[in-house]
Order: sequence, then C-alpha cells, then structure tokens
Amino acid sequence: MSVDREELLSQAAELLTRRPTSSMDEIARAAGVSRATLHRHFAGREALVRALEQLGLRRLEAALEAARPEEGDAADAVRRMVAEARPLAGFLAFLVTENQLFEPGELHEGWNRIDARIGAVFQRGQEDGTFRLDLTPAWLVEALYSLVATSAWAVQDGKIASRDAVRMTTELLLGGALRRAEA
Amino acid sequence: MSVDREELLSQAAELLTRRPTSSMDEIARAAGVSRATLHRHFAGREALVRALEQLGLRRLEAALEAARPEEGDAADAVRRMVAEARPLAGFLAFLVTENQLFEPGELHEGWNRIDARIGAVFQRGQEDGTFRLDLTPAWLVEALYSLVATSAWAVQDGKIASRDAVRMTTELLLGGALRRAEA
DNA sequence: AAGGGATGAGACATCACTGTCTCATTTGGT
DNA sequence: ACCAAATGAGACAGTGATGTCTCATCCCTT
Repeated sequence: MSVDREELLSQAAELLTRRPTSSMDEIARAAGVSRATLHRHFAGREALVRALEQLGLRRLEAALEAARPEEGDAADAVRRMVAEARPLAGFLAFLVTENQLFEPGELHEGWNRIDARIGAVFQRGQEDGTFRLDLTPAWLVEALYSLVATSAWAVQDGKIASRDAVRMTTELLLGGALRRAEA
Repeated sequence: MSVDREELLSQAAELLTRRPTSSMDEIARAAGVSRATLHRHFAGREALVRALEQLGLRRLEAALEAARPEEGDAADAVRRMVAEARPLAGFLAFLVTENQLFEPGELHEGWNRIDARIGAVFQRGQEDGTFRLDLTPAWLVEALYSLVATSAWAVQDGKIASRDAVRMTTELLLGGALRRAEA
C-alpha cells in the first residue's frame, strides 16, 4: 500500500538524470505514482530536489566507502574512486547544475566532507612522492569530478567506447596526455 | 537609435552564462533593452538561443584561430588553445547544456569542425611521438573542454586561484597528476 | 468481514513566462 | 526642423506547471 519512498527517489533521479527539466507530473508517472501522492511525500519540487541531493550524497558516500580511499597506493585509490563514482556521474551532474542555480552562497557540509576525503588522497600521494606538487589537491578533486562526468557524457554520445571510459579517465587524470619518458 | 545586435547578444550571453534560466524579460533588461525590442530582433527564446549558439561558434573559432593549432609543438598548441578558450568557458558551457536538452540527435556541423580541428592537434602529437597512443583524440578533446570549463567554475567558486587556472589546466591535461620520473 | 489509511484521478485556482499588440515617445537622417 | 523608423512601456490572452483540494477506490490490518 505505502509507497517505497526510497524507490520513488531512485526513479526520480533516474529520470531527472536524463531530462533535468522534467515536470512534477512526468516525475510522478516515471515513478509509477500519481502526482497527488508525489506531493504527499514531497511538499514541492524544491523539497524533492533536496531529498534527491541527500540521496546523491548517500550514494556518493557509499561509493567512496567502497573505494577504500585510505588504503594502499594513492594512485590505485584514485583508480578505485573513479571506478566507483562513474555510475553516479549523470545523477551528480544534475544535482550540481540544479543546486548552483539556487543559492550560490549556501554551503553544503556533506559535499565538503567528501571533497576533503578525496582531496586527502591526492595530498597523501603528494606527501609520499607519488603525485606532483604543483597541482593543488583542490584542483585535482575538481578535475576528477569533471573527467568522470565527461566520460559518462562521452560514452552516452558515442564519442568513446564504454569499456574504455574508466581506463581513459584514470589514465588521463593520473598520467596526462604526454607520452612518458620512461615508457 | 538602432540596437547593436551584436552587443545585445553579448549581454545576453553574459547573463545566461551566470543564470541559464533567466527569462526573456531579465535578458532584455540586462541588455538595456525593452522586452518588445528583444522580440523584434529575435522571434522567441529559441531564435535567441540559436543566435547565441552562432555567436559562441564564431567566438570559439576566433579563439582557435588565435591559438594557431597547426603551428609548432603539439603540446604548445594545446597550451595556446586552453589559454585562448578559457574566457569562453562559461558561455560555451551554457550552450552545451542548452542544446543537449533540445534535439539530442541533431548534428551541428560547426561544432564538429572545431572538434575535428582540436582533435587533429592531438593526433598530430600522437604521430610525432609527443602524445601517448592509448588515449583517443576524441577523448582528449572532450577532456580539454571539460577541464577548461571546470577550471573556470573552480576559479569562480574560489577553489583555485585565477592566475593558476590556465597552468593547472594544461599541466593536468598534458602531464597528469603523477610525478614524472625524469623530473 | 469491517474499518482505516493510503492512493489515483481529476478539478481548481494561481502563478510565471511567453508572444503579440497598441500607442506614445525618442532618435537619427535629410 | 521634419519625417520616418525604431524604441519603451504596458496591456492582453494563451500556455504550462504548480500546489491544493475532493472523492472514489484499493489494500492492509484486525
């Protein structure tokens, strides 16, 4: 009888990832629910987006947890993070664009925690000599997000093969486009 | 008396770069023009966006021309392209998101030409041994766009310093995060 | 079987944006 | 200075989405 709220959010996320401008009615139908019920669970579009943001946060935290960023070689940790985060790319991209349009100054504690945890991996790599020092961890974090999202779009647009996405993302992020001297 | 159509488009671009959902009324006011006049020059929002797309195309083509991508070392050509394209990042990002929401299948000849020209730089670099072969030119083109746009956002959000933006973008794109063996 | 809570369908007013129109005013050219 | 073209201000109807409400129906619980 009761609607599975979590499942409803997942369906909404799945739709909005593809069509960010979907109306509440389209979202409701995509979730197999009437518009009235959708409103009973989420007061309005804003409330829905906020709930989706929390869902995205939980998912990304789970992905980050699965990647075990504190373990082993920093470069391998980056590889695991990219691989785990990639399925979330489209959804997270939606949340980014959606939230940036609302309050530009509002800080999001949850995202900052994740940023810090990813940034710590790069910093660890810098301290043990794995990563170069002239690229700040903050920039590398942004670049990681950016490249992961871009690889997802590129696959969707047929510009790169799906099976190459994770490899080319991590290789570019870690090794860059230049040919290594020591091959 | 007459409105400077080019200047109007520039103002519209400047506003929409910051607030992509701005209404026609807001756009008109930002351009210092009445809503009626805006409609006299552009039949509707779609016509305006198309004109903006052509403007973005011209600007990017001019930037690419200024970068002289066919000259000299391929890596230097990439550096010049990043430096020239950076001021356009926000505007182009708006156009990308705007057009992806409309016709997903519609091809854009102008963008393909630019993609091809940038891709040719990476291919040239691969052929002369400057760039690695396991990252496709198409992916490197996407990564270039992505990182340029990200660096612009990161500067705007205060996550990286403005003067570091171009350097960190090119360095990551070309050299990656790993420390080079041959220092 | 009965009752209660939740849902689906739809009506309803509201709101913001859009596109079009009119008319007065300003501007630029001659 | 004059005329024509262009602009600004505002009115207007149409549209689509939103949020709220009602009522019938369904399903689970007891």
